[in-house]
Amino acid sequence: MHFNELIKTIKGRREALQVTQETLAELAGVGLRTLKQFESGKGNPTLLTLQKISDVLGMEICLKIKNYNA
Amino acid sequence: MHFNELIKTIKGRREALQVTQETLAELAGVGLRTLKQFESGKGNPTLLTLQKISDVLGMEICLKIKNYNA
DNA sequence: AAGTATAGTGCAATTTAACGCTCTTTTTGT
DNA sequence: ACAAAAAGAGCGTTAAATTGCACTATACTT
Repeated sequence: MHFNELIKTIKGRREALQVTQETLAELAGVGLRTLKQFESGKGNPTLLTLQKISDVLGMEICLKIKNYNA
Repeated sequence: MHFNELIKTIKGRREALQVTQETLAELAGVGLRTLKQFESGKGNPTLLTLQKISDVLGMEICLKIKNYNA
């Protein structure tokens, strides 16, 4: 997944769960500013930050071999 | 994947490809120090850094729903 | 249309990742 | 066992992420 896809995935998932940025930031323990920047494509979060956010959304970061279906 | 799993995945993949940290760092365009710190569990890389490393190893970062098999 | 909730931005301070250099430790090959 | 290669760690500098606060813009509701 490219950067934009990761963003869209997080944002989409948050919206699907009907959680506001504010709530998600609080639950994840990251600054609201940080989340806003990430979702608006202006950020380059640390792995830890992304992990905390993903976790609250019931998601996890994984690494997979590319082109497994090509 | 937890932090340690991500590290193990990267490191394991690099070793499977028989690439040294030095070569990987160069190919990925990240500092050798940065890669060393990450692989030794002392780092918290940015998403971009992890992405560059993964990319060279033929891997990609993805987000998936947790507990899909529980 | 007005009002409220939610999202995005500018600014500035603090923390920390990224990085190179040097050195030590560990692993690998002969 | 020795030598060479690779990995890990200390130290200091630079660049960037994190964060809060205040403000603006957009979306949503009545």
